[in-house]
Amino acid sequence: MTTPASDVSVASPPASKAKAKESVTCPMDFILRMLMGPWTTYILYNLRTHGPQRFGELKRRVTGISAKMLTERLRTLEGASLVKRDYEATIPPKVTYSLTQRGHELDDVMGRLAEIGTRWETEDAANRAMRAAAAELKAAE
Amino acid sequence: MTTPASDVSVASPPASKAKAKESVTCPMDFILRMLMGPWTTYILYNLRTHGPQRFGELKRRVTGISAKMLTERLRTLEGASLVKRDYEATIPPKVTYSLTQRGHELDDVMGRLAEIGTRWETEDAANRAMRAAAAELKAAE
DNA sequence: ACCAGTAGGTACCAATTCGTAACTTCGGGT
DNA sequence: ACCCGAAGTTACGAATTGGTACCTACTGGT
Repeated sequence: MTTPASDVSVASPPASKAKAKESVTCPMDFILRMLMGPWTTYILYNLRTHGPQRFGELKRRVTGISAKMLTERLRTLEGASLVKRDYEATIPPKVTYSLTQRGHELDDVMGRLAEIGTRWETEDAANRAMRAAAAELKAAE
Repeated sequence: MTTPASDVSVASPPASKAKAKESVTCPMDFILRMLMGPWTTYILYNLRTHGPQRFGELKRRVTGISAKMLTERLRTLEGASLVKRDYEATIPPKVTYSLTQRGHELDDVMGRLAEIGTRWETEDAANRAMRAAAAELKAAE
């Protein structure tokens, strides 16, 4: 902990903001800073479920991402050793991205998050249905 | 899945960007959109480890956050039912924030992420030390 | 001859974000 | 009398972000 009187620090304050002068050093800081990036989890999830893929393939799957973003995200993930980049200098160059072993260590957490997310979603849907029904009863009285 | 030809979707593309027109509906989408917010995990972690706290207390602990950000983040977390806000209209008003049951469901994942983060950190440190030693050997030859 | 696709890099531009500063209300300390 | 703190809200402004368009080099299809 570099800042005084702070014993918690999980994500990062400026969150990829260039400043982050005294970047509080906490276990979750780095990892969340990584997963937090826009599109990041899409990409990781995709690489996990569809296996190693080429740039264009990935771009087609992660609907809506721009080449710039995808490149930038992949470079970041590569720098974090979560993704491996294989470059083949064939004439139309062929670049394949895959999860590294470290990248696969997140499978577990990702799955768990997905499970929680799904549960909440169904719970919320049930609650909404409940409230809608209640409102209808009230309106019909 | 609202967008065609997309079977993956985890975080959100514009990531809290107001657009998000066709917000791809995926289990992790909502949850990560939440945790991804700047400071968010700091706050959750803090509320978990230090229990219910008042606004000022929280602000003092989450070093560097501005009142505006803290307010905004807490409102968002409240909206997501992860945090409960207790307002007492005493003369200096007293507002206490605490994790809801739903908020506590993340404890597990947070702990796991922290564990992975810590492991990676030590691994990286070990690797750096290794490389430094190797470089020194080479320089001394 | 011309366009598409591969895997990007670069410049520009709009929008969003986040911090700072000022304001609120009320009571208590000096 | 004056300022501070509680817990914000609001306005303003500066910086970052991320999309679009255009560029690369090379080849295969029509």
